[in-house]
Amino acid sequence: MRNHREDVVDQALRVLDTYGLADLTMRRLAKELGVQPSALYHHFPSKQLLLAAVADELLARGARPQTAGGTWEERARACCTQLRDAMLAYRDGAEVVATVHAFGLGAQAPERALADAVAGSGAAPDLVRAATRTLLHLVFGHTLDEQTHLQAGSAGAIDDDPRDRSDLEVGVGLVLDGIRARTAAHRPETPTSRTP
Amino acid sequence: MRNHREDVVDQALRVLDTYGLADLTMRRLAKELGVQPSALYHHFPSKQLLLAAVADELLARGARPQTAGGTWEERARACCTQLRDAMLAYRDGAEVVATVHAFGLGAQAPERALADAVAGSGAAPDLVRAATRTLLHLVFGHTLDEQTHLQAGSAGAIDDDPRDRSDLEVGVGLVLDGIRARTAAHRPETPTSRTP
DNA sequence: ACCTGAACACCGTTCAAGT
DNA sequence: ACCTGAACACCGTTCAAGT
Repeated sequence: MRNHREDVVDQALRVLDTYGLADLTMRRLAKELGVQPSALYHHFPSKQLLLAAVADELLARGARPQTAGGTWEERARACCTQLRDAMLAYRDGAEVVATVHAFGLGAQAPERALADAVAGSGAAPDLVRAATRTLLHLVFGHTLDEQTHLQAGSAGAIDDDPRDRSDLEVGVGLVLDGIRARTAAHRPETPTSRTP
Repeated sequence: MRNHREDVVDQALRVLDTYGLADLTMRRLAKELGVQPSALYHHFPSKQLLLAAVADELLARGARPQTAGGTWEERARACCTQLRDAMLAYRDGAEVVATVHAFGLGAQAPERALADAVAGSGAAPDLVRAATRTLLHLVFGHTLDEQTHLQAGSAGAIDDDPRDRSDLEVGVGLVLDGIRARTAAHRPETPTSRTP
């Protein structure tokens, strides 16, 4: 049974969603593909890089056509919501994306989309960069929390208070307010950027 | 050689800082303690919970005496900086803390300290809670990035732009601005809080 | 190009038994 | 209270060889 790179990623996503990240092992994935574990190394040089491809595919599947209209705040919010929804759509999705991100791999596309939206504020490039990373961390962190508690809740034991989407929305709102306040203070009317 | 719980955590921190999180295994730690791997299960029911104790100890060691003075913003900033510094003080420190946090364990103390500082803004309890989590995610995420790139840089290959502390400071500033803007809009003079 | 078979050097965890 | 010894059921990765 000859597999292509895409088949491997596709099956990995299926294993992830069905059995969770802990069971997404090279050996398990190979078995599910009807192949020897060593065969996977023909497609990916390491599990780490396979996981990066899985994370990218997971995010790509959650991507909806860019809404070009609206204010920059609305577009930034839409990016964050879409990112969150994409991660929540798969079991342990947030953990996979966060892990890959921690390795310094993948997830370039969402960052670019978010950066574009934030750039619409007219803030200076340095502020755009810092704000984009802030929003990204916020979405990752909150969604990780939310998914952990969702899954822990469905598994059984939790006495902690639950996490819901409003926490993320409030957090994003705070950052957007912050950006607006800063850009308003520095250049009240000019829509183009300037480096100090 | 009879060990206590604290000896185990202490040695785990040493192994972590010397060899990294990937080499902090139960077997490796046991060997370093001159003990069989199974002996560790007398002190901790699982590696997960051992790691939680390691994360807590790591953060506790980085804790400096609370600076009571200053504005709430200064205290919040101090909390974030201290948290970052504590994680950066140990190899893979941010990854350990983030991993433990993702399991829904540990790191209660820093969250409380931060929540206290944010509460000083006079914001409503719901906003304080959301803002505290936002700041926490921000510090975790940024420090993870920073440490990954620091260590990748010292290891060799990186063509990416480096992460420095200013990104975190800007991010925290944005959130604090957002809090101030919101509380100012809702109650310009009153220092006490109110639930809607 | 894609895969097999076999091996290497590891994991976390359990459990009866020892002192 | 703290630990040993032995086992169970796994890991990721490499590499010569096959089609």
